[in-house]
Amino acid sequence: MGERSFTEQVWQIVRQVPHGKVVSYGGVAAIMGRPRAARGVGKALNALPEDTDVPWWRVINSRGEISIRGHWHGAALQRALLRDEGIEFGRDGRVDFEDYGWWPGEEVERLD
DNA sequence: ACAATGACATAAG
DNA sequence: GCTTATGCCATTG
Repeated sequence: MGERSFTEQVWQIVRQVPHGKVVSYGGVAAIMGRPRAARGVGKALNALPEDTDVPWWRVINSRGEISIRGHWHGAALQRALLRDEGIEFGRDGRVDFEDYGWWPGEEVERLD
């Protein structure tokens, strides 16, 4: 039963995001060939079970911010997990995609 | 099939 | 840079 649902595809993409990197909801959508389905990505991550192996905390919004509303501890947890992976937040509390952004095929370190 | 609901994105003021 | 408005689209009842 290889579920090919949109939700399963989102989880599959997010599983590929390496430790210490982040991707935006819209980024995941674009990777799937649906550049306008960012909200669907958020929905898919919201549906994850607690014991998931999907690194959901590596997905943030296009402005580099934690995008969990409602339960503040959800956002606090996400910040903590990202910090534990070595990600530094700017003074405005945002993550810089230039430093931590991930895209498929860019797992190799740039040596500029 | 329809209406409501969001862990979004972008444009406009 | 911040706030509001509008568009989008998968999922759920």
